[in-house]
Amino acid sequence: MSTSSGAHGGSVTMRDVAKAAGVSVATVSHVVNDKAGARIGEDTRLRVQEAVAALGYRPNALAKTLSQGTSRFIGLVTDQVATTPFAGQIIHGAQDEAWKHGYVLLVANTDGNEAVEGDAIAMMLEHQVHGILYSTWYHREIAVPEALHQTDTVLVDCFASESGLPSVVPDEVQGGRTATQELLAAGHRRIAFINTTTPSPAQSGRLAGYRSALEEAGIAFDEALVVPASPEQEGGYDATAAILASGATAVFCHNDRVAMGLYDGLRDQGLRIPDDIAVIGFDNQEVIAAHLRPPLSTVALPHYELGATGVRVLLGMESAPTSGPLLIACPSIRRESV
Amino acid sequence: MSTSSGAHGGSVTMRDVAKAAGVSVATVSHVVNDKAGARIGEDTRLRVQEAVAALGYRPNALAKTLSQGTSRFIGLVTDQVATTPFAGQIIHGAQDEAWKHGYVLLVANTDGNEAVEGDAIAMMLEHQVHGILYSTWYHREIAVPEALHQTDTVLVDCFASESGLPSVVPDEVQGGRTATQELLAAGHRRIAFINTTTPSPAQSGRLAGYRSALEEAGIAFDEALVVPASPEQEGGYDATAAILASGATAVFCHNDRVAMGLYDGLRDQGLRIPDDIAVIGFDNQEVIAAHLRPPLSTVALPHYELGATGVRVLLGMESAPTSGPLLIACPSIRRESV
DNA sequence: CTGAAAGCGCTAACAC
DNA sequence: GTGTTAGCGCTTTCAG
Repeated sequence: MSTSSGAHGGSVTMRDVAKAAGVSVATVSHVVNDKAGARIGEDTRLRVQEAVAALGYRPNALAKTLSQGTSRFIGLVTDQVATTPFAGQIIHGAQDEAWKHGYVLLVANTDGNEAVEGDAIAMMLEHQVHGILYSTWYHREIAVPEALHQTDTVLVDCFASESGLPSVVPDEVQGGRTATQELLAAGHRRIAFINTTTPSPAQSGRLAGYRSALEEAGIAFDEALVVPASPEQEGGYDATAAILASGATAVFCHNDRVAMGLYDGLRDQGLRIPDDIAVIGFDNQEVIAAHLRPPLSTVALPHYELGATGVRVLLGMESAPTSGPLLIACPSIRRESV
Repeated sequence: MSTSSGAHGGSVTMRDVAKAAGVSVATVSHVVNDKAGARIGEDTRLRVQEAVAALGYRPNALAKTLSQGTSRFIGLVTDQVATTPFAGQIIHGAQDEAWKHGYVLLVANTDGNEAVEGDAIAMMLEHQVHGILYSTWYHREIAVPEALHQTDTVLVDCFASESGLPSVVPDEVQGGRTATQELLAAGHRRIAFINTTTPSPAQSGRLAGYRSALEEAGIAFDEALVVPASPEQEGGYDATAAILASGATAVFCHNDRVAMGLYDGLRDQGLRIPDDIAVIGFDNQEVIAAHLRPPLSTVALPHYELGATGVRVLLGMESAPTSGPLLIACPSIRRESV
């Protein structure tokens, strides 16, 4: 508190440190950045470090960026990711990975509004982002915003076949297969699948996975076992009758919410899970899955990994196949409903 | 695509525009920023604007910040907010509000790790943030990280009495009162309250609100009606017997998860909601509340508003009382369980 | 009405 | 080993 330096306002610059230590700014720069080939006398180094500490010097990252010409920002623009419950993990993963490599995340939520989206991208470009991660809150195909072509961009949890942009998405097929295999492993042979009525990579992918697991197990696919439902609690509840009628001993639900609805329906019929009928979900929406009675076994959507992998791809440390999206595995989460 | 300008790399600078338009950079700066007192000839202005468009010029926000000495960044450091389901709304609110005033949010999730926290704050300071919003994922008292004193900071969803730092938190008392009033308004007189066993502003605040609503309605407080429970589904489920024994016709649950558990318990007893017993929750955790059967009436935690108000306070457009935190109202969300 | 020039805080050759 | 000197892209007096 001796000098008026420390806190706010007239922040301490490198020049101040140089003056205090009786050296030049170049020298300060060298010791502050631990420059490789910079041979600095032990005494000078110490004097500088003391001055830095004494004055509470803090480098100005913006000035550094300007002179180096290369920024350490990575942009993340999302439609709803920041808002939707579990997908916030995309941000989390991206942030952790970015930090690990010395980058800082600039986040923008657009609420799916194109104008906002344009502004967000512009703002990021003006901040010299190294590149942009463009993500959606559920896996789907998108039309790439024009502005994105002005910088490196990688699509996260979405894709755009024609664009040629690298993309990172969950492996829905493997996920569907995994869910089904869990049921198979528990001894079930007649497995129903409550699929969503909404066309999407999840709808077709999970179904494909379900079929492939069945086939692998030598079980014939039975059209009657896949029952369509709206992808919510209501859908699951309403599907109860059809499930019961199908004679299935286990059911793979398109997502955890559907499973939650089915739980209610099954319960109304006096059926017990997993004794009378086994249930597995998809998404691993914590609030729901972990606390249903009994806790729901499910397959997780790898949001954190999606975000982290996205920045790795952006930074060129990993690359997406030219043929299509980079698929991230959906791991099985075992609880007590199977 | 004519010049090698447009996209990547050698991004177009103001000098390029100046040269193209046959004017000086100063002039370009003036027209680009629509400088107030800058009287520029109509023709010159047009020439510049054309050059800007033709070259795809984009101002370098970092350089601008450097020369102006004032940044447009606001930092948001959180412990888990980015990860936890509903609290992501804090980010959302902060971001929207920041943008509205021309600021950009720098987000950092610390996972509650102090070292990471220190790094995050340092990084923000190095990026010359205008100030920092420090938030937690649930309302509580905190010890303010030393580093925060180096810049303007406002606490969001947390407070530190001794610090003197402005703070914005949900009004737990009003929330508890509101929940109770909803039940009262539906004609109930014997209302139970399943409170959490964890000491916290929520625990004491909601209880105070419950009592005040009762008093206001001329109903004596009955100790036997408040049943303690762990603040989760399990707690709610386990509280069922006590609730039934209490003879209450309605119950106010400490949070939605507890209500979810209670739903299960009540159901096991063959009771119907709200016919046999009314239930109201707290938090408004969408995934749960909106989709329980019947949909759960609850009181919302104003996360979005918390974030938005936080930046308003930081920007000096609103101010917290010196006596304590700025209280944000928790609105009633009516669904079908009352 | 427009341009020249200094300077924001820092880095990066290149001297000494 | 350490200091000098140009910039980085932009804003901002101050001349003309």
